[in-house]
Amino acid sequence: MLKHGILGLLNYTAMTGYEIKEVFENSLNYFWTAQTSQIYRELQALEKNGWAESTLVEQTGKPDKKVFHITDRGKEELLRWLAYDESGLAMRTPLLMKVFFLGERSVEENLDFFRGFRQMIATYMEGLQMATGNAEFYSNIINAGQKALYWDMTLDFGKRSMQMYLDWVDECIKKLETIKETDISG
Amino acid sequence: MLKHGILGLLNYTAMTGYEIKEVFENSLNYFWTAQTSQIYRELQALEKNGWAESTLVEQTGKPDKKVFHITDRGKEELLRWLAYDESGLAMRTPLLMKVFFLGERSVEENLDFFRGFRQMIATYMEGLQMATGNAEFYSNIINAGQKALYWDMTLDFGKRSMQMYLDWVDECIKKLETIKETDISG
DNA sequence: TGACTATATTCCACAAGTGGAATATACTTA
DNA sequence: TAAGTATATTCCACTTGTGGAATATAGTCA
Repeated sequence: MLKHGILGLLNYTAMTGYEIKEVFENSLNYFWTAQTSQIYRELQALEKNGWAESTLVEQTGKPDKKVFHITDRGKEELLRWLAYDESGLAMRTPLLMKVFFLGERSVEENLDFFRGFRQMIATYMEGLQMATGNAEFYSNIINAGQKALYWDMTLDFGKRSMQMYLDWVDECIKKLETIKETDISG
Repeated sequence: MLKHGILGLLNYTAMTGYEIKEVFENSLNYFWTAQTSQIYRELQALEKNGWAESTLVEQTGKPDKKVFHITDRGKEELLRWLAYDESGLAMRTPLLMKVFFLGERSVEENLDFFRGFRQMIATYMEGLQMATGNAEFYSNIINAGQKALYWDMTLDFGKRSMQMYLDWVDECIKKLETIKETDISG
């Protein structure tokens, strides 16, 4: 998955591992995270597969850098990957795994859990606002064409997601507060 | 993550790997998937950590089975895991990784992509209906107590998720159809 | 009787991702 | 001049998950 994400980025323009890491952090990062080591490893794999090639560029004042560019075979692979969906809805939501078992703890403790989570969503939403800004910025640099449309779709998804999370958490908190009151009066 | 999910199930009642696999398939499966081999491997790890123990039970007409039960140390670990959230919102949405790069393909092709995806959501929603039935069923068997409340929360999350997906996909399709029309007239 | 299904577990090669350390250059700032 | 920051890459041990094969028993259905 990450391999193809990187391939997609290289298809926009040639980049170093370091730059890819940065682009990740302010665009794809809110639906996919990646460690630096993982990015460099995937770049090696890309080269091994013949999907990308690198050229060493000497720099003054900075360490040498390896600029990766996509090959024709890489472009083919990118299109093949885009063509059909193998992953489907297979989502992993670590949060829900925890919620499923919260019955083992007190209502008070779980209220804290959800309140802390609510705060996290708020922080996340700020990041999304930034990503929106970045998308507009990039679409002016790269010859964006249709790209901007699809970038917007992912951002729209992010916003709807966060709103849904927020509504859900508020409902959970409401339910727990109701129970707490009943416990005191009963 | 899976390790603790299994631990949580064992905390309800002693189970075999086979049973865990089944419970997974009709309750946790819509926010976490797991291969059979993975479940058995995690059970071994649980035993190695001293969080669970197994007893071999002979059966007539069926192969012997290994029944796993949680230990005191396992219960401690479960509560520790529930106590603080290390995962946060770190979500991975393979679908979005693809959407982000759809600009490389034609609007027609992408319309197919989204329409196929829309169909998948519908199928998924049926599964959720079943999970709702299962939750009610289990809450009558196990002494459910507070548990049912949190199970409901995860189901509610699933429903809200699916509705959000559906709204989003419809919006995406609408956008693409608008572009298609513009292309023909222009 | 043969095929299929359900029960029940194990093993293996592999891919993917985590987390952190290590190395190196050069600019900035106190 | 020492410390901190930004640039840039590599390596390693480890965990997690995939996908599929292999093994074994017994009931059902045609």
